Amino acid sequence: MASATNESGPTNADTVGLDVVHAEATARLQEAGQRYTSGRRRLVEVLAAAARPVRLPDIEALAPDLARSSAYRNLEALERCGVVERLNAGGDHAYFELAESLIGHHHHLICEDCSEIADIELDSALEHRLAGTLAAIADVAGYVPSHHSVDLYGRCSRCVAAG
Amino acid sequence: MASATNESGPTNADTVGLDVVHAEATARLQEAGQRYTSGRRRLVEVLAAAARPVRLPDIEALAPDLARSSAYRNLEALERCGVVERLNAGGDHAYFELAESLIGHHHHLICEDCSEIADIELDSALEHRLAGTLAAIADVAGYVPSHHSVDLYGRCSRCVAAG
DNA sequence: CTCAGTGCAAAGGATTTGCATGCCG
DNA sequence: CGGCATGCAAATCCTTTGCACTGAG
Repeated sequence: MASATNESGPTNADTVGLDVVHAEATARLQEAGQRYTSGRRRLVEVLAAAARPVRLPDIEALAPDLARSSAYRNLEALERCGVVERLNAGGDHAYFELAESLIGHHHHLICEDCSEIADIELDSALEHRLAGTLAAIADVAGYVPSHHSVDLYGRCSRCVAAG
Repeated sequence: MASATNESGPTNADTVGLDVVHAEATARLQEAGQRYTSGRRRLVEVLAAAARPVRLPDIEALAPDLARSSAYRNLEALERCGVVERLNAGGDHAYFELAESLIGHHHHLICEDCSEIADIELDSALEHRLAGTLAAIADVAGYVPSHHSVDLYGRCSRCVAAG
């Protein structure tokens, strides 16, 4: 299943403290011969504080001093090191959030109107069964599975109210 | 749940014949005051023949006579009429396939290397349970749910073999 | 005749890249 | 010092749009 490399990993977004995230980021970057600079640290802090996937404009709003190109480059570096994950929810912008190995396996609830994304969790029995079924499907198809996503689309209460 | 408007719908991609798809397309377009032109028909035929999501370059390769801008415009028109669906798998290009109301509810198996996408189905018991759980989650979050997706990522046998 | 559809060329816009400079180790 | 990191500006490239023309009813 998805957590095979994450046996002792967290199970929800609040399980791991920011200090642990910083430590992990430092270690994983160093392993790749890269530095955990203030810009990258800032990026991680923004993602941790948001507690939900954010787009580049959101990041710029929260940290106006970060140059756009550096933000993209650093997000990519953090992604390669397994600290950040990129989501494609289907708007103009990509979404970024801390990797599941840091904040735990989860899925997403997406508003089709305003594009806001919230993290959700399936009960572990269902998640387990889903993982098993998907593993079997991958096997039959000759795939080496890496991970899965479940996205729930709808309209949030605010957008419903707005008509 | 997701199939609420699709009670008598097909359950897999081969259930519905091309003629039925054309009839549906004609009807849904006409309802919107639009014509089912040869270009649009061609597009639908390409999507039906592919039996998997395709990108615009794929479409151009299969139907070189279709102008790119017209292809995009027609895919959008067909999407608005519920004949085509657009996927965001996270590559450079968007993917298009016939709508679930025509080819049945399904999910996707995505190769992280070559970006090819295949359609997959969950057994109905699991799908039903998933739908129920997601409906409950949406309810708690105050969302009006519209649909869900399950994507399985991995590496296809060809890419694994290629190293 | 009217109005939707088409194709070409140009615009739009998120993301990436080239390059010179700054800075940590 | 050496190499990674940064920021600005310019380039890329998917997708959308403007506009004049064609075609079906």
